[in-house]
Amino acid sequence: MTSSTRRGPYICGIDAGMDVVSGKWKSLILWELDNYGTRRFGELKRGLVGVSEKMLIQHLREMEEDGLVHREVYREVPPRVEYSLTEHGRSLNDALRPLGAWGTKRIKRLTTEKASAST
Amino acid sequence: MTSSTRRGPYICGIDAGMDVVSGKWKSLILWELDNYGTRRFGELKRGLVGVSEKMLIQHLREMEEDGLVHREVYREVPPRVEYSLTEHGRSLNDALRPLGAWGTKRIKRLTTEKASAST
DNA sequence: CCCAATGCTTACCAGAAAGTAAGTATTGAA
DNA sequence: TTCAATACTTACTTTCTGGTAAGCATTGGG
Repeated sequence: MTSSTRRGPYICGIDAGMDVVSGKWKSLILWELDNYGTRRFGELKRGLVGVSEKMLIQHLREMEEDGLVHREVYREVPPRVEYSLTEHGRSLNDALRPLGAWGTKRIKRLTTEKASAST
Repeated sequence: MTSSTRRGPYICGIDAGMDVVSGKWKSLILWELDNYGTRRFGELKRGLVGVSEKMLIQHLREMEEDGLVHREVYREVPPRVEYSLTEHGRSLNDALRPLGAWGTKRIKRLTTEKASAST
């Protein structure tokens, strides 16, 4: 059994939204796939600096199960597997954009505070 | 020392945004405070069914430290403490709205699938 | 015959997050 | 003198998450 996460019952929309994005690398995978359109496993691995193969595949599988990611296997040797976002994945990425913008502002704020604190 | 969470360095805005919201009850606290404007500790506890006092206060403290929540103490007996959102907290809540809407759609989708699966 | 290349899979472990339950402080009222 | 009411604290335990490192399968090339 791979799926361990909950997928409901949810008490509200944010709860449900947060559930599919919670996982250390998920939002980054989302961003990477949205940005490049299609990425091979190895490309994702190299793109997400620090991710382990175990977590990468685990997150990809969960996101596939959640209908966010499409997995295309090419029967070649060595094997080739390409990942891309589904329509749901793309819309989720859109929904995360305001949070990303908020976070960017927060980073700026923190930087400013740190700068003025060390004066 | 209460603060254990990371607060950076962040690799992007979503990363920073997710950081302040990650915590089982944080988005719900945000929603509750935004909805009521001001809530006492006990009111929050009763509003968030299932939360323990330990987690509630821990989350509130972290959110206060992150500048999302304002804590007002009234020196009465028995004590009264009121929590409310700061400007940053309110803007974060706004930023989370699209994710909440996405989640609501997802819940509907899941419900529909489940319904048609059991036919 | 062995290795490279790729995409996994598995077992094991450490640290973090969250749950449980009991205790603290204050003071007015019974 | 004891209790109720409120907002926490604290110690301990359990559960979850993610990291490490090694192994597996396929097949063309040296």
